[in-house]
Amino acid sequence: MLNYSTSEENYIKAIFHLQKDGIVTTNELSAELKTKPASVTDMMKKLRDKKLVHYQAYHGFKLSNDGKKVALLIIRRHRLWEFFLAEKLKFNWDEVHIVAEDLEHVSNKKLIDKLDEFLGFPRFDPHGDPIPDSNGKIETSKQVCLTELPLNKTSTVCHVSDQSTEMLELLGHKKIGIGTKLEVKKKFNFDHSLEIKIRQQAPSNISGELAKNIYVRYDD
Amino acid sequence: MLNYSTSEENYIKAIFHLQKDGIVTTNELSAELKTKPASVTDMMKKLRDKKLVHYQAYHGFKLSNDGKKVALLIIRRHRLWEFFLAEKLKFNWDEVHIVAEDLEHVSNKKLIDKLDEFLGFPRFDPHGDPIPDSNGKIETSKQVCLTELPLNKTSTVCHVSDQSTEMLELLGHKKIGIGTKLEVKKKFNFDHSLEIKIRQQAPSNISGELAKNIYVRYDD
DNA sequence: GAAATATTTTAGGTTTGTCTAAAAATAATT
DNA sequence: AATTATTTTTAGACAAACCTAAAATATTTC
Repeated sequence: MLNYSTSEENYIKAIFHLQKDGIVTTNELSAELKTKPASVTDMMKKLRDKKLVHYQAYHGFKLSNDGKKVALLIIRRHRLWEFFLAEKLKFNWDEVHIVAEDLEHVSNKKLIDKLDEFLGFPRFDPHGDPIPDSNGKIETSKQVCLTELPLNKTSTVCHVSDQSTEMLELLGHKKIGIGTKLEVKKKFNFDHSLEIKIRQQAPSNISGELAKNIYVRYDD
Repeated sequence: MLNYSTSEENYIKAIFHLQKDGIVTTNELSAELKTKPASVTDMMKKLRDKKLVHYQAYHGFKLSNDGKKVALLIIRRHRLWEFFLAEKLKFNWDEVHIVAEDLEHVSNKKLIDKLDEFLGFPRFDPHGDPIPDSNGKIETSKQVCLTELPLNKTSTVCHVSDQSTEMLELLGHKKIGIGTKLEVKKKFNFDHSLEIKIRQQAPSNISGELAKNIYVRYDD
């Protein structure tokens, strides 16, 4: 895999995030990256010459297959560093993004693969987004709020949106953490509380307030 | 502390390494950085305007006090990452430098201070070079080979140059590692073996072969 | 479907960091 | 001390990545 400049990588990543299977426009991308539309046009010509985007003047652009591969590698680096910062260096989960924006551009494959191993091959970053593996393969299942999980569907906790000590204390007491497998057994409309089941534990109850802050992913 | 570009940082660091209390010349620096002398002149004007070097045309340059502070911060980042790579990611000690060359330019103070804490405030990098603290203060004592250590001088092991499993096995058996405090009691000219003393242990003997690979620093 | 509006591209300029080739200053040699 | 050699600086150019202002194309509206 070739090497790209920090700027090129930022453009590729931004296109990836913007293209929800449609086409990305010059203004969208310039807004996302806080550059002027003219700069976007310049870069698109360059990325088109490198065969990373499909681009025709005045008709927007989208990543080529090669471009997507590059994007997934950058996202892999970003999310692994985010995990490292939160898990090992004890950054708050809302501080990690900005630091990872810089670290993600250090593109040494061995570094990233060894970091991955050191972290225990985590599958989700601190925001609950999936981390691509070393081949660029990424988990596609969507995360949902615990309040929206259908009954009796096994799922895995991937993110908690409030990280206050009070919240963490409560989660600790209920033995719920990132990676915990659980399913919802009953929903009570009166107070929106839930009855949940964690395997090898007795069923327990969770307030609607707490459930709102817990995000899970369906197990396969 | 202001922010400097990767290029500026590389120049500052290179000057720091070249100026063993003398003056650095244009050709020396261009050789070190693999750029042309003309590029060095350009950058020296820029660093002079930023008051990081003292520079007069045709008469070489050296870092100002501010320049030295910046250099020590960069070296701090470099050596902490080297330590991380060797200690946590299990890179060989001779592979860490090249990767740290990239990581050192991510200049987020909180990141580096938290990394330092995570690593347990290490004082030396895997090459045995001292790591400046968060104020830029650096250990000045020079490392010497165990074979050159004067008798009865207390010292601390800071580096082993051979990291083969055989070597590490032997060191483990003799209870010698980075940070071990020891002194040399006798030197035998016949086979260059040494008698050493580690506090709270019985005196033991070390072959000349082994001693050649152990580096120590005088205790204050 | 023509006019008005919005979007995108082109043309040309700036900064950073590099280069080459020529000129200037310093150092070495006879 | 004058000439030669070396080192350093200047002058001008280039690529990357950005910019502004004007021109070209698309889209919307009446």
